[in-house]
Amino acid sequence: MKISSRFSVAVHILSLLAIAKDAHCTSEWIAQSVNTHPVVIRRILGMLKKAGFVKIPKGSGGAYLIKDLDDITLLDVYRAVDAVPGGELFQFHEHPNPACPVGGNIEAVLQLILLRAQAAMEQILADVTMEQLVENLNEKIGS
Amino acid sequence: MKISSRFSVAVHILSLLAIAKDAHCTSEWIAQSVNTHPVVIRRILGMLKKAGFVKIPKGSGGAYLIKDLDDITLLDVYRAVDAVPGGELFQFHEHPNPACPVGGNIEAVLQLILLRAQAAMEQILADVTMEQLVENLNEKIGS
DNA sequence: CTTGTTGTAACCATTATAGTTACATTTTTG
DNA sequence: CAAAAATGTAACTATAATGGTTACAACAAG
Repeated sequence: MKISSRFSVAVHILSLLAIAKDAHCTSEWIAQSVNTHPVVIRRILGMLKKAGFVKIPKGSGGAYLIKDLDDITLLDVYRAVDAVPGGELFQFHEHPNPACPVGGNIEAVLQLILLRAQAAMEQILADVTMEQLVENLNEKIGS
Repeated sequence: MKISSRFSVAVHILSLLAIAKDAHCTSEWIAQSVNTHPVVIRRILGMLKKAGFVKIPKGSGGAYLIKDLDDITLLDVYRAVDAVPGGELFQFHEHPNPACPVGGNIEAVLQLILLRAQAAMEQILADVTMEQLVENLNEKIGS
């Protein structure tokens, strides 16, 4: 299975908040850019709020950034929206037969490698900040 | 979402076939080691057959390897069982609003990075052969 | 012919996702 | 104060993928 689109939507939202700094960014307004339902946006915004990236006035609405984009890596966003439930990318078949030499040991041996693979993927995300991404985005928009 | 356990089961199966070289490895027998239903095994074995890793006599049964384990990387297995449907690890939210500067450009900018993250993960899998894994497994079993 | 096995189709339960409706709560403003 | 505009959240739906299961036709070998 694929990694939830919550992640790409969250990046979209944060980029919007950064670029439309002065707009009144309601869930309704954001939803139009993402092209989805406002409640979907509110759910994800809620996670970004819990992570301390944004603030959302309750009655008046309009989310805004409260953390420097340089201090938010893509991995932080990935984690904030729980892009992979539980954090482990690879699903194991649980309870192989412990009486079998292979069944009893394969999990430990394979796990070593899969965690390394996961770490390699996450490292790429950790190496890119939202600041850099928004910079790229601005270049692309400008051209 | 997580990557299908088909992958770890497939690795388990290939390891079994390698280590129990002389056994009559029926889906029933393999299923006992994996601790699942024989049909699940047959489904995955079918994919490994299609990939050219194993052969399966039809009436008499008992799968066996027909490819050198040194020539099968974990990535090959990963691909053989379609561990991530379609091959793209990250799910995008489709059809962002093209009229919005952010909505119209975020996908291209983000995609660059996510494909790099996916490639980094797959590279780790590509760097480990089933031969190496079975070696590790044998050490672990021996100790 | 009988037995054991594969290959497949069909169905089910479970889980996660994304979208949607509904509504209580809160803030602002007239 | 009352109306308007938001949020936060619960509940429900539809869809998809997964893993397990049953059933059965096809096939090989003793």
